[in-house]
Amino acid sequence: MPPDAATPAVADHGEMSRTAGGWWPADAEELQDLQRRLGLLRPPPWHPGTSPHDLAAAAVVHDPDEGGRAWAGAVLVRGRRMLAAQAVAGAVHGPYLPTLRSARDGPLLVTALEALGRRPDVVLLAAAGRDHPRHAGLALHLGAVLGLPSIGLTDRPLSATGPVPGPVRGDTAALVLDGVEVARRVRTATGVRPVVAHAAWRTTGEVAAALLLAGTRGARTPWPLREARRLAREARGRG
DNA sequence: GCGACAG
DNA sequence: ATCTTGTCGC
Repeated sequence: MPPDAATPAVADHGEMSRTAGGWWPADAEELQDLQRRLGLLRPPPWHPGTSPHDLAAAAVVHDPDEGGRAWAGAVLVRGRRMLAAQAVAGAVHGPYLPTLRSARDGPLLVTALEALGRRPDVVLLAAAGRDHPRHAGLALHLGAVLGLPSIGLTDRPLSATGPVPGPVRGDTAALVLDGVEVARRVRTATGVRPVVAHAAWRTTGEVAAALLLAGTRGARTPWPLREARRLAREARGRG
């Protein structure tokens, strides 16, 4: 990605300053503090324009039998077109800890996204955004560090609560945390279990839901994310 | 008893 | 995440 990827745009949107652990502190206390500060930022909202936007999706898979190795796949798409695809291998440090996933997967996801060579308009990750105890899940964290609008997708909410949407593709229902909408349950296909579209860096639940539906025709989850995950698994298979 | 805070 | 088992649709 561009040179400024190393100088996160977070700094432009508040009193953010990097901690001793950088943007991906390994120390839990330090990461929690960073999450609290990220969660308070209110960067200008981004909306996909009428012109076609480039979306990047990235996913990471881990070594089945521990080992600390991991692989990440990333794709850059515009509409139904695939513009770029990359897979990278790397080492992962700590174990997975609920609410602290960014410490483990953030750096490798950034590496994969930067390998695409071009900056997208928005980033999609299988992760939570503002639906997080400290309002800064991995999707928001990564978007802030990269200075790119981001959205997240998960099977279920992390901390937010709300009703189930109607049964038809396109039906949505707000998920609220601390009185504000942080995500939306979205029926991406008629008759299937809804997914959760997460507002993250510079995005709303509405935008997250719209982008998710746009990348989802027939399947329950958006094809760019499935493709990114496939690339990561493929790379793992090669060693 | 297990999980109930993403993967 | 990954694995297993169960269900559903083509």
